Amino acid sequence: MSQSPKKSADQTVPTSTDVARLAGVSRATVSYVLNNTSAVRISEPTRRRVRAAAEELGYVPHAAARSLRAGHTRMVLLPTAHIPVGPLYGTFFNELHWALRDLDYTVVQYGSLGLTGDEAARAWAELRPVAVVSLGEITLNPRGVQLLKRSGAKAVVTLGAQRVEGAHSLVMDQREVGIAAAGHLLERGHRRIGAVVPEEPGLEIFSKPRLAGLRKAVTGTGATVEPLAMRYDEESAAALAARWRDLALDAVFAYNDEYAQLLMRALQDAGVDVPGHTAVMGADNLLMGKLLRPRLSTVQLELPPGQYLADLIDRLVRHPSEDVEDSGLMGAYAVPRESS
Amino acid sequence: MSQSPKKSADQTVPTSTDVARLAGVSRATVSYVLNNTSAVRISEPTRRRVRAAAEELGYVPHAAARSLRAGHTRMVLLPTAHIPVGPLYGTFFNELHWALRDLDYTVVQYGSLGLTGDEAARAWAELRPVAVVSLGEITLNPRGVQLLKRSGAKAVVTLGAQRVEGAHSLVMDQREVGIAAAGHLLERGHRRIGAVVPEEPGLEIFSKPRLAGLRKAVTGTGATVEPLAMRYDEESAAALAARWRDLALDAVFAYNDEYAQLLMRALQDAGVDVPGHTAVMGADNLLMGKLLRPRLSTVQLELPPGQYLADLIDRLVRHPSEDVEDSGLMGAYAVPRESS
DNA sequence: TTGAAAGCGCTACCAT
DNA sequence: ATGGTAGCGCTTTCAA
Repeated sequence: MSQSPKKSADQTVPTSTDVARLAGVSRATVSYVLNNTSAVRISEPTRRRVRAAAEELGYVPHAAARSLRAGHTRMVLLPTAHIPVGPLYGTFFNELHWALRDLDYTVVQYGSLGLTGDEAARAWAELRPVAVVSLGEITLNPRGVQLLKRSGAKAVVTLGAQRVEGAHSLVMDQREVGIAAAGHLLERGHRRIGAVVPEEPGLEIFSKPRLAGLRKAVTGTGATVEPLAMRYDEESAAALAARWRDLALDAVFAYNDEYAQLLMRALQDAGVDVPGHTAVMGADNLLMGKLLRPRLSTVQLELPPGQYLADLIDRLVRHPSEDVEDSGLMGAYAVPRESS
Repeated sequence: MSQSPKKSADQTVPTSTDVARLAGVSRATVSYVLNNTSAVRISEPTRRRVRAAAEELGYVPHAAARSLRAGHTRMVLLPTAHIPVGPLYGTFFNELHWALRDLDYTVVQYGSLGLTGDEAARAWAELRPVAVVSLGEITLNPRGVQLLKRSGAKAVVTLGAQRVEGAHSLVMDQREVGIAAAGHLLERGHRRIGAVVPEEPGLEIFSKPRLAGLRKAVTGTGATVEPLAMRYDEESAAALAARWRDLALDAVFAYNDEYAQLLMRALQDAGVDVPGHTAVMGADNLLMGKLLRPRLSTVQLELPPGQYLADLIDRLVRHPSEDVEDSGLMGAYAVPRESS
């Protein structure tokens, strides 16, 4: 063990009372000094004494006590169930973090693995966040939104496939991905389109709307869409590739670039020519796609800048009654390369 | 705007006092009922009345008030600066989450983007977490550890390359990765080994020790290690590949599988035979590596099970004085495939 | 310029 | 079986 137990005798956490005592002032003065309260003038020597005392004791204010007194927090809660993967969401997340921090909010990610919508909403409400940004992994229902608002959340924003009653919903409709993919494949003359649907749990919220978009774009064109269950492993891909000729497809939208790479390799190993026999299309436009041979056609997604969302949240927090328009915010367009 | 402003007239958050009033009991009784306090017997009819009142008001207890009263929290803080990428860390994270939740801890990820070690430690301490698990992205120094412990953190655990004084350090020495890679490459007879060092910020904490491990393993063998700066984009990889013959290397450890894929493609496009002219080795054993041609040799990392860490934290929380051995916990071994 | 004190919401001790 | 109440740490009004 690397800790030396010699100093840890004073196991008591220093409070502003301790600082006040050491500095020889009242708790009020301590609060004034450490918060730079401008409405009150404190002499410079006193300020120094207080700061020195705080420093010496290693005083850190108690956030819970502070927000209890204040009646509200500056916490923006970002519930996460699955860690979002990929540079797209990563970048968006980071941008949002920075922007919110600039606006003086405390950003907290709260793991909500395996909670139902109601349990999750309750757990979040206990923390009394001033805003909640749900990325659509968790099913936040109208009742949950109501609960959060009643618990003091000024802004409840959902980013996801569907609008949620009561919340401010930024609709990032993953169907756009399917629509963009279908548009491209149809344009290239493909008619029997397969659609990979990952079997891994947690991906339905992406895969289902992507498939739905594909179907929607295809209606009335005479083309067909065939869902193809597949896991993200070689065996599953090989099994799918083995029955490829029976499927009689001339194109496949592989859910995303990673599944596309996996399937394309399996198809090639099974002697299926890409794109001669079957076109393959991914999504997310990972760098990887350009490195494959043939180069992978994909769908590029565009998320709103994190700054935009941060500003929206800030506006909602300050003027909760304000009418802010919901809007469809995710763009998706095909990036044709060699595989289709 | 999708919210109807009709019901939001009562903007007041219900407290246990409101529940008590509605149920016609005291706040104490409300507390007893809602917390199932076993030390006190409450009649069944009363319980029902209280629960009904809580339900009707949409009462949610105030976590801050509760922990203020209790004098401690059950919060485990996981600071995050960069979102950890890759399935390895993702799985580890999820496991840890589940295990801690099972032990009745509240897991909170706290974004600490761009904070210095001292600022970060202070910000964390304000939340009075009972435990802090730093994944080594942030430089937590001994002073910070001290601050956290003084603020009531029973367990401060760091997972990273180096031990931190005062904290319980699980050393996950990334040098092992370099050592494993070098071992394999030397065994195959390579002598002039390149080492890709990503130029992207935030990766130094991995890349530096990996390089150091490579160097360490090579000392005394007569082989040499040549650092090669590279960004994760095609231009940078192509530029590196263009001067490949001048470098006169017979092997390269490419930091990880993704950089390896990128570089290998660039080398092939530049007419460099892999592995004939130059062996390429990645790390992290992504599925992708098996799909490349030649199949990518890599280094497999092994992290401790999340359950292990959760149990460790729980033990430290309950018996802070307990002597728990620090231990090197990351395993790394070469997975030879065709590219080397 | 500084201090005394109320009170945020909650739980747990002590009465009744 | 239930209620009264002190007090966790903090900020802020009001008084001095």
